[in-house]
Amino acid sequence: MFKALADPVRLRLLSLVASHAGGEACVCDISPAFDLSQPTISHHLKVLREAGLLDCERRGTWVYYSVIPAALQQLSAVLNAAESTQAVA
Amino acid sequence: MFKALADPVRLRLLSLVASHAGGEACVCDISPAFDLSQPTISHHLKVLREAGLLDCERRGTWVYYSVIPAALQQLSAVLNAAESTQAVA
DNA sequence: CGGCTGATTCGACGACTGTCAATATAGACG
DNA sequence: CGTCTATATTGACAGTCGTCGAATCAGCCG
Repeated sequence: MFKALADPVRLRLLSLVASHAGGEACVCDISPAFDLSQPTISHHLKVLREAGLLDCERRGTWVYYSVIPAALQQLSAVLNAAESTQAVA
Repeated sequence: MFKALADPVRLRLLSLVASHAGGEACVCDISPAFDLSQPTISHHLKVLREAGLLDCERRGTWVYYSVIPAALQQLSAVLNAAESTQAVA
């Protein structure tokens, strides 16, 4: 998961999907925000999906992506664990 | 920062330092936990340090590393922000 | 059915990254 | 000062990753 968030494009992609109205966004909606070819965006979305951070659903011609809240919670939990572990110092 | 955490070795390194007694650990303490050469460990520690996740202090011959809690909090905050943004859905 | 739009997959290429061996630096100690 | 231990830096090399153009797939509509 951290690896999936390692790329700035993917981090922004996740943020865009998360902040999009309805909690979901189709590729054509977020693609224009980047100076990248559409296949590249699709590739990054696939990485995020395979990391378990995004979910996708086909609706007609468009594909809508949405974030998986549990994944974010899991990451946050790991960080908090590391933080509290050494807080005893 | 996410990029620094993207490598499994570095994530484990951070975890080891965080969980070490006193909140700090010297290289010789955590090196044996990996099947990697000493320069490689040193390299990863440098990456974590330059990402602002670790702090280091020389004490005699040894160098002690410790985590920077604020960095972990910052990461956690980003994740929580992304999570709550789309929770309105 | 045939063409059209939106999205994914494939193949290739340059750039970056993790790893190591060899070397260098910092401090302790005789 | 010389040596020894602990750590960092350098240079090189293989493997991975991000990017693109081209081709392919999926569903709509005339």
